[in-house]
Amino acid sequence: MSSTDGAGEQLAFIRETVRKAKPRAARGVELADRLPVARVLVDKGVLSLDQFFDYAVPAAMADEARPGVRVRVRFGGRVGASGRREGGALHDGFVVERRETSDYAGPLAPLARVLSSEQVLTPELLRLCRAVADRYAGSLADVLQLAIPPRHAGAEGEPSPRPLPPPSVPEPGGWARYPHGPAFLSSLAAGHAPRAVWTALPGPGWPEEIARAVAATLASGRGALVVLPDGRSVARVDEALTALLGSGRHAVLAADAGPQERYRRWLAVSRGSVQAAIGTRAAMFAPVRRLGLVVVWSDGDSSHSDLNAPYPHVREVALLRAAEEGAGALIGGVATTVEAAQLVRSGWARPLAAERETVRALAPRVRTVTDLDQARDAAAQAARLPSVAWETAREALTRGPVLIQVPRRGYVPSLACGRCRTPARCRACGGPLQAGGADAPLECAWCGTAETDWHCVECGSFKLRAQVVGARRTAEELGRAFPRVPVRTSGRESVLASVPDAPALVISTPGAEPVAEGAGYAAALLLDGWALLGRPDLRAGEEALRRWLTAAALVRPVGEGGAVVVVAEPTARAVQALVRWDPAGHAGVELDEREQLRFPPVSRMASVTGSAAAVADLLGLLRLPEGADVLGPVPVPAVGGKGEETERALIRVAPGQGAALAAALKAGQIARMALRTGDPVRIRIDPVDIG
DNA sequence: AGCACGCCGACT
DNA sequence: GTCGGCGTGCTC
Repeated sequence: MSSTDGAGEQLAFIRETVRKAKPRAARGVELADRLPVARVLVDKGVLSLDQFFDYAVPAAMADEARPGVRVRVRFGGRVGASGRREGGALHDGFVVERRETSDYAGPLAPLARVLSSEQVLTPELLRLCRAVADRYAGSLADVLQLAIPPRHAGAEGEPSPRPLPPPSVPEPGGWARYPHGPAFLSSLAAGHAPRAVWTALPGPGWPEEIARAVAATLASGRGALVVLPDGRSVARVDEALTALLGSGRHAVLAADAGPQERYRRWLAVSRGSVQAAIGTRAAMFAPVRRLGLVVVWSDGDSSHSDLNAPYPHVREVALLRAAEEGAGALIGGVATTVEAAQLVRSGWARPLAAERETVRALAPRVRTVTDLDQARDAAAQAARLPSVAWETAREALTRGPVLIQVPRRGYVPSLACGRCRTPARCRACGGPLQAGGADAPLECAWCGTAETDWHCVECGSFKLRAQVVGARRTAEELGRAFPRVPVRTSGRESVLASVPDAPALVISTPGAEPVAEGAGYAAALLLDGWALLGRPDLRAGEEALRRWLTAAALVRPVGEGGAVVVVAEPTARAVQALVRWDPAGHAGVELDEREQLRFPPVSRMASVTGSAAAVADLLGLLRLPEGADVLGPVPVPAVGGKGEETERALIRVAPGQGAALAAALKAGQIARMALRTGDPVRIRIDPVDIG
């Protein structure tokens, strides 16, 4: 050991001792005399080192720089030749903690500014965001960006209203239709944290039931959070809550309010001025005080998956919150997801479902037909409807509106063999063929190769058919088939909230079905079911059933003449589950199958996507937990559409090792970034499009 | 990510 | 001898 090293160590030791005794800031700043160190989360996204930095608290900010406030700090500057700190760009950050000392051996830069004295990052919110970041192999800064809306100074200036006293315990209302419903409510009202998977009865009662669960929770002096998949369902629960509790006890956190109004409402929740929050997926992080219940409606809806890194899912965040904050949980909808079924099977939640006979009385009558059963009637043929569907619609139109669900919007369909329905694929690359235009040859949607001589690879037929006919064309054709009936359409571009209780054809894509005022639809036709079921996706059956049940739940009960016709293969499991109206049973069987195949949610999966070299590089770096499987990598169509060769590998671990998998992926990602080798890799926990 | 420090080639 | 290549590592 050289003498220089010894001296260096000694110097470091002395500096350390000085540090612990009293933190020292860059020259010329007078420090706060109590807790002069602020631990700060610097909001610099791709600063992949997901860690806190210590700053000195100037005396002038001693009171304001409380934990949870937004601050501005200099970051990344250099110590120049003069020994003075210079440069360093200003960044936003949050004070996470005030401390007496710092672990950092070096002069601390002072906080540049306290932006606001609002303590937006509460300890519970920080813990939640940390847990979400860990679960999804993401950074805390990314999650905070999803969790805390942008600041609007104007909103902070106004005081939030005084909180109203807790409401009285609500009557069970519609919950009386469920054997354990009243007990669930009274458990909430008594301050407990019951956890339930809810199989909601068909019909319009669910918003009010959610409102009663919220009211029961508020009655216990705690707060509640409800997350719904879209603005229309938020509006319905808002209405039900207002009817039950008046206004002033809940805030609606939906995207349609402007940013300032959104922040104002968020602050009202954060300050404890209102006890309940409802909204779409961003509301999953709402900082409700003393959370007693978290509700997720229709957890199978794909809009519960966040679109921003690290792509948290509302249901998973809700489960984390229930666990961390000791809250009850109500997860469910008209359909049941495999994940929800697993919560029941594992004993984490209890089923909240009605008796069979209640279900049978409230559900419509469901019949299946195959579309080989074509109608004789000329008008029915023009509408491409099987005769049973045609007859059902014709009869029901004398009594009220008829809902017609078509699986995808758009006019130009993809193509399949007219005889056996094998999808028409490009001979060059396997991509889907599409009609190039009026009288133009077929061409590939991926590579553009023209196909002039198509025949089916399975059966040799030369006949093509439109695999999916969109809402608009269906509307035109049905309009001709039922000449004197009004036709309305509801789809992605223009979604109707409701239709009047009068004869009309209502053509809708899944998820956009209007509610029929009054008793509900007289009938629903669910068309092109084979196209929904034929998707090469692990969730095809579950997803088809969820869409059908959601539409069919808007139809009158069988006793009031409600009828549903689904055009699909009658032996398919999802079709039979619809006929029996047994979503929980279907989810249970799907879960058995996933168990055997070790597919999610019976395992935890992650996908790793990028160039072949980058994926191989990351896979080589990973220190995966014991027993992890790596599936692939295999080529996948490039995301950007350009020719870059993209590959994807799936990594699968046992359910208990999800945290270890996420940690390994994050470590690997950070290592690659530090080495700066090659191009980026996208990591996704719980990838959606597997299978 | 920026941005500075550092250790090797062509120019005055 | 010096200017500058961008490879590597740190940022409180």
